[in-house]
Amino acid sequence: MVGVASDAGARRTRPGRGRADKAAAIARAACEVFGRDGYSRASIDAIAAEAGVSTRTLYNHFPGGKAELFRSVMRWSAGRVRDEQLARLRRYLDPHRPPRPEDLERDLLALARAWVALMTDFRDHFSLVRQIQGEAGHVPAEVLDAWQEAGPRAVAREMAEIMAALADHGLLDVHDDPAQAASHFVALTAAEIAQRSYWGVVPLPPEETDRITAAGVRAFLRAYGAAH
Amino acid sequence: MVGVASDAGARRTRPGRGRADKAAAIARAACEVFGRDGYSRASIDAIAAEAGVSTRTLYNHFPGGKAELFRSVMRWSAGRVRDEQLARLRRYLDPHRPPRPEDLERDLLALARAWVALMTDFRDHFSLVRQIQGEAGHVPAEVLDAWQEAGPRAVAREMAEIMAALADHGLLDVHDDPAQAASHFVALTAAEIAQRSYWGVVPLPPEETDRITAAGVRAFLRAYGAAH
DNA sequence: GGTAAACTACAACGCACGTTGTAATAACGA
DNA sequence: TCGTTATTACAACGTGCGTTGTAGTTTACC
Repeated sequence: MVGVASDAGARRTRPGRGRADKAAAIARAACEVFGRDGYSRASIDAIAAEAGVSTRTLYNHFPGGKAELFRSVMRWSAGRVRDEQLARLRRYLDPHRPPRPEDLERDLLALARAWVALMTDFRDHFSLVRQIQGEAGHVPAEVLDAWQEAGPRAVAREMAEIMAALADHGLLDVHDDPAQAASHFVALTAAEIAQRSYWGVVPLPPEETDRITAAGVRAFLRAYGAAH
Repeated sequence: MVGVASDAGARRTRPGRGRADKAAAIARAACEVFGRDGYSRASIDAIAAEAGVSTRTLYNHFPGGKAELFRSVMRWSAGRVRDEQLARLRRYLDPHRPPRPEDLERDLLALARAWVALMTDFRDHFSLVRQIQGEAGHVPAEVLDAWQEAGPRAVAREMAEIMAALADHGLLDVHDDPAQAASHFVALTAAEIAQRSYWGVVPLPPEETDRITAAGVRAFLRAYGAAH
């Protein structure tokens, strides 16, 4: 169970010559290796090899060593995915242009599908999230809080605003708690998939994710659809 | 392979003299240390010290070493908590004696509260679950599947049966999918708490968990309450 | 009290890994 | 072309840890 199968010659394309290129390559590689193996099992050598740099260069770019590298990668990955999450949110549910009532379910379903697709599109990130949850007791509380604030909470706030907007337009009844409605939307559409697929590591059959997502959206609309 | 006696005779001071006592003490200690530190960071010395035995005794009881110990503890802890989960399920929603309609929300709320209380009552187990999710890529697939089958899936099946029974008695409308209804019940009442509290590691204020749980039950009843 | 099993302390081996220093080499700007 | 900087290969150190062997001690039981 302990074996790490990634062979060492796995340097893909050479990072460019600039400093920034190396730093980005290291961050991407660290995200992948930390996500796959976890903090303790991930070795600096494996990360450097995956990034195509020497271990010495890695230490030159991240003088704090392994611990600081992990924290940097947490911030880097959280920001990247948060931006993409916010983009998808606004693409499918623009708070300034609410859908027609007969299109609400269609748009919510599209959003839910785009949401669960994130787990495969950013597999490395969500693997890292999984590892962060296991590592929570060993990460300083303020680092953990900063990560939540820069990632999950920012997304939750935006989604709550959209729920409130939909309620203002009479499309939903959020029962005076748009944040709770947003949380329930994510729980109904993504929680089961995340749990059963280990956050995208063991992908479910597409028809299964479609079924679960659609059932989640229908349940959400029964719970939060506007009374008529 | 050495099994772990499933008796619950927990000696609180020192492990007793019998073989079974030692094995149980080691399993309990391993559950705690693996859950706190994760597989890689957890050391055999720390587990042995926590159990109050020598490392040599640990290896005598678990000849497979660290990897086999982890797998044994997965099975042991999953079975223990599954039994408690099933007990609470039946205590609050006996499928043979459905509640009166006016008591349904009260009973569902009591069940939901008992459900989230599991996370603090069995903190070590759920910490271990968190670590298993991070370790999923390094645990043989059949071990992972056996664990799911002995724990989460067994509970999900039982809850689905209860949902079906409530539907048969006209208390719920499960929309032809009692398993999905059960999954949604858990998602609505426990998912947000599990995520925000890191599976019980960083406990939320009690009033916050109460609020979330109650809102989840109300949303569930709006989505799955019998039409009237 | 005696015997067998269980248990403990202790040492030792080997390996993997984080980290640092150093000297040589390649890239880039003036 | 020269000098500066980034990068590399390589060695080395220390440490922590999984695992095993051994010899002595305790416990259980007849």
